[in-house]
Amino acid sequence: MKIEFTVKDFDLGATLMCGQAFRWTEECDGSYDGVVRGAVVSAKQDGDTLSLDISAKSGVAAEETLTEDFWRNYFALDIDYTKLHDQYRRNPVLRDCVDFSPGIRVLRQDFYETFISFIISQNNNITRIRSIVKKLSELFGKEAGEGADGRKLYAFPDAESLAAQTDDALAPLRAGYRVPSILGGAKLIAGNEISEEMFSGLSTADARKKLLGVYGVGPKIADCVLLFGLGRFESFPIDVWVKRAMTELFPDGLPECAVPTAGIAQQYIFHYMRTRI
DNA sequence: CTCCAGGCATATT
DNA sequence: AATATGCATGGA
Repeated sequence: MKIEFTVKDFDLGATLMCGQAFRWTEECDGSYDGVVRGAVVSAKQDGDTLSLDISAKSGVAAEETLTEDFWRNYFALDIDYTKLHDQYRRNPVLRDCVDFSPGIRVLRQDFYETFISFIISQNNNITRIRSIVKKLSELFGKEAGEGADGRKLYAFPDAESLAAQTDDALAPLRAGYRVPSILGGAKLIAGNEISEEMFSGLSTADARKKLLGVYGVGPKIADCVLLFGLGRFESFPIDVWVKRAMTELFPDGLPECAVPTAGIAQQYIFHYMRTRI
């Protein structure tokens, strides 16, 4: 099924490749193939038109992946980024971030997948995070369809399937010391000790505390899960975000040609600025 | 070879 | 409360 959106303040490539999502790949024709909630998606931007071609295999893909509302929500197309940018520009660092890559949007991704993916991200680089998540899906996820190159794509494994695995079974991931945290996280989800619903009634501060109680989840991962997997944008006070952006990400100023890095910074900034709307 | 990558748990001060 | 260290892995 095909869906088209008219978009503004939107850069598909920057949004998908800046390090917030790990299951999209760029194809030679400029489109992007991804697996989202079990659905295989081909996305392409042509000016202000975003075209999606969704292949939702029955029994694998979530039903809602065939609705326009789902994708509007996923790509955060309901949010007025023009208005946000006006606010970002009040701060010199944020202004540079916005100007560098003004089309990045914070995606609304699946909580559980985000939770596990960012556990994998610990002391790791984006390329390898991608490869581990991909391998994890190939080994334990359901076949979801085919990508542009004809290779099979797999859904992120459900928590039950992942929780049933052993350290040895995860060895092919080459995930190193993260394996116990991955399995531990999956078991928490599978055993319903942690679920997205549990967070809905919590303040962001309490949600953060809950996440920090999980083995393998520290402040950085908790923030990423809050931001990308739980739609929270106010977990930190403003001064902390600005300080992070400036000291951790740009110790020597904004880099000239590092879209991923700028993307991360912008995500931090987005998080910080949204507390002010 | 060393250093680092979207950190964290743990021990030590 | 702050700071130091080890950790699997693979690419630069």
